[in-house]
Amino acid sequence: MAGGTKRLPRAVREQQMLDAAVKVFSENGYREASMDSIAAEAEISKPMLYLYYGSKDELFSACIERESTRFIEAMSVGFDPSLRQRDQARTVVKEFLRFVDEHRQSWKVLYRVAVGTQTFSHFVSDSRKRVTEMVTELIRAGTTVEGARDIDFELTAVALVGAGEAVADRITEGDVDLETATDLLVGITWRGLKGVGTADVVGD
Amino acid sequence: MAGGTKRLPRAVREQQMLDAAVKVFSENGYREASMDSIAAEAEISKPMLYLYYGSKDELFSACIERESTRFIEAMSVGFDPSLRQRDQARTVVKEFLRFVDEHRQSWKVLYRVAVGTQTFSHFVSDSRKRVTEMVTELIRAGTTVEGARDIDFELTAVALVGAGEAVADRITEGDVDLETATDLLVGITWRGLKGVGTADVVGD
Amino acid sequence: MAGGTKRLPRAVREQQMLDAAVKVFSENGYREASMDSIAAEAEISKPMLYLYYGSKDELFSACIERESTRFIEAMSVGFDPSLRQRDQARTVVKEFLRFVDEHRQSWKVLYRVAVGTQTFSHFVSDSRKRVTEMVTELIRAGTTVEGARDIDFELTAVALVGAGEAVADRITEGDVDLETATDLLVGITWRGLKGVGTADVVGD
Amino acid sequence: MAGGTKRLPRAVREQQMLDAAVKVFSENGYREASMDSIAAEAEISKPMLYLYYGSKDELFSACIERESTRFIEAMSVGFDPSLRQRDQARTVVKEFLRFVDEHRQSWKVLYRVAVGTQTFSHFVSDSRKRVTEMVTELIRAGTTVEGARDIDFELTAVALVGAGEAVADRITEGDVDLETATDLLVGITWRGLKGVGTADVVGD
DNA sequence: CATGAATGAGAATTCATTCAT
DNA sequence: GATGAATGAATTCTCATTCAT
Repeated sequence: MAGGTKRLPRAVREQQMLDAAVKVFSENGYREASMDSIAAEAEISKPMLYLYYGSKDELFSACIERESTRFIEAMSVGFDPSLRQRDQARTVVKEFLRFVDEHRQSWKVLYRVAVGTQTFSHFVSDSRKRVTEMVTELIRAGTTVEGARDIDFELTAVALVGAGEAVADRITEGDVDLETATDLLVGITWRGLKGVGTADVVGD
Repeated sequence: MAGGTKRLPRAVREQQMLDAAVKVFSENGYREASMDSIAAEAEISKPMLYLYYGSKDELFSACIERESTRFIEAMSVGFDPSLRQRDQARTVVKEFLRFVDEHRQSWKVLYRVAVGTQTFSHFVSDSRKRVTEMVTELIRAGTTVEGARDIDFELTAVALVGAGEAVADRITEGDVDLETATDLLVGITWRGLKGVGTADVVGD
Repeated sequence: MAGGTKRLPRAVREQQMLDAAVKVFSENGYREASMDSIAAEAEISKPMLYLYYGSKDELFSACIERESTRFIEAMSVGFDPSLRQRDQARTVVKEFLRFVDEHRQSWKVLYRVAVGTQTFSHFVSDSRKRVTEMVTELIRAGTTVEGARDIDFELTAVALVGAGEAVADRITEGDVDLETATDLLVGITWRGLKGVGTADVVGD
Repeated sequence: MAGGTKRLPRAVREQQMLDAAVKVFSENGYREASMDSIAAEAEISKPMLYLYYGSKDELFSACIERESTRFIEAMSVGFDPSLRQRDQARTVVKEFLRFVDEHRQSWKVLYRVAVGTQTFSHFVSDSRKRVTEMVTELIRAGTTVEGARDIDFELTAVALVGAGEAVADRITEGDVDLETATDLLVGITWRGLKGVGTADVVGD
């Protein structure tokens, strides 16, 4: 029972494999990660990998699915309709950064590995598009400025999402205080909200 | 018989090959791009690639070098010390976005492909770090807010750079007006400048 | 469909591969032997070769190791300290020639192929040096002639070893009686012993 | 006229190329020597090599031919029918070793490189066979021992030739006095003559 | 259920050899 | 006559994938 070929229930095995796969994929990239190394990391045989997941593509797909589900679930914690808009934004941003901080591999495999593949990049861009749309609506709702066009809202959202991803990357790299990063991102976002459509009027 | 097997002077062939390589690398990623397909794209034989560039690594390296030189040169056009700080920022951002718009492959190969490799990612991160440092200094210089810490400046810069990259990506994807995107980015940057260190005090 | 794609235990396959490799290497030389042809000879696929031996170099290395072990073991049969010096010499020479006769490929791969490589020639020269040193000592011990210098002993040994190798080659080529060849070699050796240092005095 | 593309008479060019080829072949072996490196060594272009020699095989062939001619010519210096048999043997052996000493590349390319090829090894074995036959006749002529069979003479010659080659190798490797080596080889040869057919009767 | 054994297909790289100028 | 430019044909090596046990 200690170190042999344990016979584990399917669900446990599956997670074990995905854990290994996410680790190896996130550290090496899709192409560089070999099924051999994943099997080794999971301490099972390659045929098991194929039995459970069919192919490298499908295994990667399963990784993406699990990680993005986790991601979304983590985010949903932040949604509290009773909060004022700004507090809600802050909570979401904080949950986002906390997730990245606590699940660096998830972040990497989703936003830095999948994004670089031909087959799965659409997954990330889709998800990114959804987030951007949400942010777009947030901005639109929080802005009263006249003369703002759709594209202004959308691009602002794109920029803010990009800012968030960059800060997220910075968090995976070293010791950045979550609170500080959150304040910063929310600050920019908030100020971003106010400026839409007036970019070159506001200012000095 | 089809495309013309001419004898071209070395310099010309070199550019031809790099053109093909940048195209294929930018569309497929480093690993996914085969020397075969690059040779086919350049309408030459594989040995030529090796004769001129030695290895896939070196070919990719040459791509990166050429594209980043082009990039830097394009940027330098924007520097005009006689301009006010804000106008200068606007010019640089505009040149940046113009470059991305006109050289989508350069942008992709540098910021979306090289970044995903083990061997060349440092190239991008180094370059990104330099830009971020510049932006950090810019922000520091343009801010009078009390109580801002180093990390505040740095993270703000990181966020702004991230925003810029996201907008750049958006530009490669579809028809976004450069002027609009520039205004937006400059607007956020400018407002960003003012908010450092006061993130959660400023506001409604 | 033709030769039987059986699943063999590792140890068996290893020998099968080495058999094929030794055959192909000994017949074609190191560079001329392709992994393809070795795989074909072994009736397995190329990846097996790499799975078991990692690289062409290592495969060749394994050949050398196995064959030289066999060689040394065969030689050690001949050592019988209870025999008089000359009888011992005779036994060793006989075992040597018998080995060459019965393992022509071993002889070729060791002394005619490995010797021609940049990477493995040292292996043969080292082994040859050891044998030569042994013979040198043998000669020194068996000689009472005055005035012999170290270089005389050493060169004599070199010559005798060379004679042995030449006779060995002759044996691999055609039907030479082992007994005859042994007598001859021992005869020369024995007379060699007596002549050291007196080369141009002895004689007619 | 100092460093450019001199237009040299054919004969000079040919020698220049062969010099380079012999050097590169002798240092690297047949397969390891590339036409590129030979052309570089000869300071001419590859097409010239092909113009003059047609193919790598033919170039190597030309090397062998030139070197073996030189070898034979050097040997023939030693033949002086007016000398006593033994003095003649001594002269030949000396010339042989002197040649090897002064033309190490010739020796290597002939006896250590060509011998390792499939295509040219026969050249060496043929030449070796001729020398061996000569030595066989020498021995036969110089021996009065009863009961010696053809195979005894032949094998003795084979052994002596092998001894000679081994000593030659030793000479290419380091500082061995030619006189010493000659004495030694002649000594063994001479004593070899006396022992033919009586190998196991002679002795202690 | 589990896996050691095996491979087809393709990728990078090298080299002898040949044109077009 | 001489060469820079170019390539066809191998060769080594890797990897996702699949059976036989």
